[in-house]
Amino acid sequence: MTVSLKKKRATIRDVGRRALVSHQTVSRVINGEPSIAPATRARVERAIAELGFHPNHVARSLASRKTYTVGVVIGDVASPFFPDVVRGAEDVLSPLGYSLFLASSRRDPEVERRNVEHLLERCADGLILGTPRSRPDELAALGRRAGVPMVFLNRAVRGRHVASVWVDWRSATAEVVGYLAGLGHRRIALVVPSRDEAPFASREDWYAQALARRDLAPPPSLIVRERISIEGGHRAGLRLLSLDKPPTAVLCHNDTMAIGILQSCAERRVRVPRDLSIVGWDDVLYASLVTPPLTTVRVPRDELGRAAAATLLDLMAGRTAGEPGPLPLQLIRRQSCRRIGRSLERTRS
Amino acid sequence: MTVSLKKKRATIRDVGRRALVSHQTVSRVINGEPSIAPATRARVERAIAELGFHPNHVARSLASRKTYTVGVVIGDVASPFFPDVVRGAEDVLSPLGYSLFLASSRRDPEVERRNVEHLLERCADGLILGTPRSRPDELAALGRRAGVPMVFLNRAVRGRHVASVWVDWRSATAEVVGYLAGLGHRRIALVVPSRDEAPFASREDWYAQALARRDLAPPPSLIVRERISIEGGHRAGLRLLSLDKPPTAVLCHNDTMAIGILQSCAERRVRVPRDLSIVGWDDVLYASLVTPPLTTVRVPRDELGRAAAATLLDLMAGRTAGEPGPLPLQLIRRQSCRRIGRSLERTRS
DNA sequence: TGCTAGCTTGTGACCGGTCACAAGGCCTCA
DNA sequence: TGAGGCCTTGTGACCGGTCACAAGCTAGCA
Repeated sequence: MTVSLKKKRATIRDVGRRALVSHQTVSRVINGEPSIAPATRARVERAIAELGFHPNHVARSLASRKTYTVGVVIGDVASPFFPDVVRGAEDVLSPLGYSLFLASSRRDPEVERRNVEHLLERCADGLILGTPRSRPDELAALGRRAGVPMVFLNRAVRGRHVASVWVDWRSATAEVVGYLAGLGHRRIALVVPSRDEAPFASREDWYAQALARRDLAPPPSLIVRERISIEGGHRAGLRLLSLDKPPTAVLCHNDTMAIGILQSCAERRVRVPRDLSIVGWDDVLYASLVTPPLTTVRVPRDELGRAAAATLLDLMAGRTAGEPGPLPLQLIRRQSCRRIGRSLERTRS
Repeated sequence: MTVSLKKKRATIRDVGRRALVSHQTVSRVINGEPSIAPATRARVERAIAELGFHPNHVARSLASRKTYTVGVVIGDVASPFFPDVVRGAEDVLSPLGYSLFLASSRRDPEVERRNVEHLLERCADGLILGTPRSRPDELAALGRRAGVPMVFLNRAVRGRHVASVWVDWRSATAEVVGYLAGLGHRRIALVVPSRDEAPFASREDWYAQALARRDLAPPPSLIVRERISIEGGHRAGLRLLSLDKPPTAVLCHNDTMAIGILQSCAERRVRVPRDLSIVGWDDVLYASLVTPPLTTVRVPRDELGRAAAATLLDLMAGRTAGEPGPLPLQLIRRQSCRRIGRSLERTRS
């Protein structure tokens, strides 16, 4: 059984008729324009209440060419990372009347591109793009053609109507390496996403630079690429632990992978942090919940979302965005790292 | 410096002019209507490509009175629960061309209501409401007035154009109680949200019923109300552990609170599961990551989102929704529960 | 008294699609 | 030869707001 259910709602003309004014006057009242006689305003407001009138946002958008909508494209709604970013963005945007269109790309560049086009067709006023897999400049071109500004998360792009918001990956990487070196570690491994998952990551460079500065240039075997997942981390861990000279410390792309490594250690009876120090990245909720609690780098995700929103707001207002500097990260020392022990030091020979 | 950036995009009339056809023919082509001469279609498609034309979704929405938009109101985007539900819903909806408007209510009934009204003004075709704090029938009334169907998550509402999707809380509660009783537990506590956070919860009744069926009617002191958070769980745990006759098992509203209890146990040197068995709820990611891994009840969140979306689709199509039965839950036995020990049994006297 | 200014309100086009309907061309069949 | 039908295309109103501009009214001032 199908039932038609679209009732027609009252329009400004209906309200106008009832209040004996023109539709334009009604429009003025709902937009809070000052130049309305108090008596008129009262009449209109009564009519609005009586009819249960609510302005039609779609019509308004069409006429005013402004939708008060921001599109957000992220890899996965249900990751432990993005929702916080979205929340931050929403905190800034929603009090200003903006709504968020959410699209997740399942980490697929093709889907990502379609999502962007889709959001553009829907006339989003601006887009926030969470670390896309596609080439950022390609997406930026789409936005530019449509005249819609975009803000990228942790991606290098520039140009008119495009900006990006950064997290200070470089300094934090240096800090972590310094921290581990200070604990006596010499063989510090790096676990990063496989190329197709993070085609533009420069984390590796910074890691290499930081190590080079201390004459700790890493053998290639200490850099492992894996999928971004617990299982990926697990595989990476097994690989590292099977090395002739296993590392004494690992720096992970993120906490999720770090937890995979933790699991591989448990399997192989490698004690953390006694036999292996592990540093995660992001400081997601569960980083502090596992055993041992993960030493990690806190990424201010809410803040990242807020910064992205603020930057986008600038761009949308036609201001050339004062791109904020990279957001500072913070090394959170918990219990997955430790000064290197004698026995381990020996194997370094 | 402000730069105007709104370029005007090509419209169907522009395309029509270029292809020497009327705008209506262009409209037919972009909608894939069959009754178009191949030659005409080709001409139009070429014009579309040359002009880089993309249809304006807003205009289309206004004219067709259909926005292909579903509003989703949830308590918190960044909770470990809702994002999975959203993903499930998106999986169903997005291939059909729907976009999701996301609004989080910060668990505030007032915000919730405003969000709903806002989404209604934006002419969402339907709404999915994540376990609202406000009275569901009040929200339902808003939807009904606007002629927009709604699906509630885990809330009892009914009526035309309103449905809800359930998770089989009752059976699962009975199962958990049975499981714990089977392990010899007699003093089984319940930790639930404070009234203002979950004003309609009937979990408590089912718990009481399940216990009553086994002559294990709980003393009131074993039912603790607290905020839904790790800290809330922590407080609840401390309170339970300070009792003259502390429980030997606890059933928690969700994993988050269970983890708080776990922490309170660590503080008080109460060993889990030896001294206290704990059952969580939801089976969020970190439930399996803590020590000991939490025995919990798996709530199929993706599935819940998909079911909500499917039901909403029915409603939007004007079909009276075949409300799916409650989704089955699954008790996941990990390591936070254990057969009651002698010493504990004795204190039961 | 007449002119200008300011305040308030109204008129009709417009945003970019869809919808209902009409109409031209061609074929079939009586 | 003409009526009817199918296929294809065009016309103009319409969705419900906003925008630019005009116009009525009252007050102020020379």
